Amino acid sequence: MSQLPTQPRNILVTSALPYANGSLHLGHILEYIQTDIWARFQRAQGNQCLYMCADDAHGTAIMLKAEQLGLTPEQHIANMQAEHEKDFAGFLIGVDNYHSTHSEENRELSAMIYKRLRENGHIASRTITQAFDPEKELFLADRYIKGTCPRCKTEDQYGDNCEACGATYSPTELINPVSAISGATPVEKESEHFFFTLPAFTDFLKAWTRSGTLQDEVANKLSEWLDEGLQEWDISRDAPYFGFEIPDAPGKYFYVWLDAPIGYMASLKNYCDGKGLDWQEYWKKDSTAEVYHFIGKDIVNFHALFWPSMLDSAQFRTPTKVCVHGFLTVNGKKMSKSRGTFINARNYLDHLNPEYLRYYFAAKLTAGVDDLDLNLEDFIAKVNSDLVGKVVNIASRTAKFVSKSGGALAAELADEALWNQFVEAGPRITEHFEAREYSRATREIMALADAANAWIADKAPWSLAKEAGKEDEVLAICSQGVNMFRALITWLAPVLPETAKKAEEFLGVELDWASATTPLAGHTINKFKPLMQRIEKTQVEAMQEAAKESLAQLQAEAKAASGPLADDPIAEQIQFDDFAKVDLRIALIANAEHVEGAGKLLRLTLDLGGETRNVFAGIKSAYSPEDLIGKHTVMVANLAPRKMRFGVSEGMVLAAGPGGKDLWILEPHSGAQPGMRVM
RNA sequence: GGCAAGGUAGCUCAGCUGGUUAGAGCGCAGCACUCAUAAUGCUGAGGUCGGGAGUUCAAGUCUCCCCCUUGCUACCA
Repeated sequence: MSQLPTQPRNILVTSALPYANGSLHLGHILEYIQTDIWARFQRAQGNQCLYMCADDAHGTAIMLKAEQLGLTPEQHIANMQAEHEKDFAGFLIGVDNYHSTHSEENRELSAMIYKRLRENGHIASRTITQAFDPEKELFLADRYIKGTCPRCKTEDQYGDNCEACGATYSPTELINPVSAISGATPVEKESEHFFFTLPAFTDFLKAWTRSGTLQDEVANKLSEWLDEGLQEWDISRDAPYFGFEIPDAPGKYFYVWLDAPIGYMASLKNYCDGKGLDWQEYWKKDSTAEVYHFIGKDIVNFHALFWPSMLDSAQFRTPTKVCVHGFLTVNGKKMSKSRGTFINARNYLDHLNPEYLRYYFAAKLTAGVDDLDLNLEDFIAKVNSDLVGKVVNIASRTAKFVSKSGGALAAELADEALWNQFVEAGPRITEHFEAREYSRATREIMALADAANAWIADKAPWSLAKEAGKEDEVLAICSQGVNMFRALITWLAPVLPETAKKAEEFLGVELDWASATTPLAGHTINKFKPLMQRIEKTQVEAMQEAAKESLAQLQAEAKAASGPLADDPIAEQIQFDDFAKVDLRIALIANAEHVEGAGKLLRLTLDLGGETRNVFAGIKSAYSPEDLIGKHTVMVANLAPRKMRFGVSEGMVLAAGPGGKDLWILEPHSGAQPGMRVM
């Protein structure tokens, strides 16, 4: 690390693929900013660095969500991807390609890798018993089963552990288990599943996780799994499932986590195919390229156990490093919808400059897995103080004097000792970025900014400017000021790409890492314009307000999601002619009576104003005959008569409700007469 | 419950393999400056380093116990 290769490196970086089921929030953005800074830093070193990402588009959750929205899964994930890409652009995340796991490339690669695993004897199959929703005809993962905790009797507990008492159990032990999707009581059902034989890779993983590919604390965490003994990994799901069907196994689909990491490859393949490049250069067994995955600590096992094992079996190289970060908290609390600390990417972008957050995260990011807190007051103070008050201010307070003397920078440095502080800091800053210790890099940069400001205050060029014959001295001081600013903004360019661009216009030169501490001498700069505005407290408040609103909206949607519409979505669209075929008429309930021997039926005599009909209606549990006699209602008058056990039913009355006592027949407003057509 | 990471000034964080009176930035108080986007500089007040016990000549730094926060716990993605 301290010794940078002389040859340009060939680097592939990825961020974890966001799930195509919801909007991005600031927790996602933390990772993309971390990745993007590193990728931009690498490019600034003259290395080739591709940044790949994609939407993770498969799984039961997406299938159900699409159904809820009345969309096909394909439509739903296309909408989400468009939104995600917009947010990426908003935060200046410079991905080279943004793809989807629901793509042809990924289908091919997943099938290919699966077949290689199978050829190598790393796929096993056996029959397992699983909870099944008989109404939805769907196998239920633990999280889709809820019931009463067998230990503490708390109701409405999901899956296999109780949030109230922490007990763990099998979902089948829940008291009164119901499907969280349909409300039906799950039944046990057998099904054949495919497994990846993870235990075969135990020795490989023990070595791999300790070979410098992971942070120590991450390797420690994984040794927990390794020491306990790995289990085979269930990689198949039964239809209905939104994903890729497993080769030679109709009705079986790859579990989303099998094809998700392959999505990294698929995105690269998609990119390379479009450019006439070979994606295998990065992934083949003897590749000399470097591969870095940036992920959150919650998905370590998928990336550092399952994924390298799959790659190893399928004859691909394994990642150079898996870089794990902690979670984002807001004002010291974890981002939670119920606590109102949840901030969507869009909420932020609607009110604040993305570079503020990029800087704030950079100032706090380390190579460790500690959680990172977005303290909004600290955020305002830090960004305003560091960026506007310190860094940008150096240019702002010295540029004018250079412009006054013609705009050309002095040939000589005013203070070589101070400049040397910058020269010496350069390699340290470079190392810190390379090691993902952005907070250290930022501290170094700000310490230099402090030194620069103190020096300028000490030299007081504005006083000298009032003295005759001191013009050269003033120019020398302020030229060094501009040069110091140039070095600082070059180092901050991976963090602040837009400001760096503006600084290039001001300096009249492209920022270049390698020559950041080679002073520009005699070079003419342009007029200084403000590069960055301070954060106003009102902007942050507006963002918080917006976050609350989108949260309320989300909750309203969730509520709607459990209502009648969600349980029974609106049927397929029809044309007017289709509707017109149904002849609805107002009817007077002339008589209603119990039917001997029938459990649910009432016999209704309906008067259509000249014609009467005999109709059997299954509403006995909700109405007694005397409630109905003399009332008006609506009936389907042209329904084909149906022979029933107790006679012929000549139509049907309209009623709503789930059934049982909860059933309500329709009644027209007063004035409607029997026989009138309902349109 | 088990395992992992963390708990250092009002806030956000540094403190390497244990070693003089525990550091920075912000905030706060006072002073100075007025070139700069009310920016900058100097000075100062603020901490029994989560609690307790132990090892050591010496502990924020090592060991043990306890408390608190967060994460993981394999069919949630």
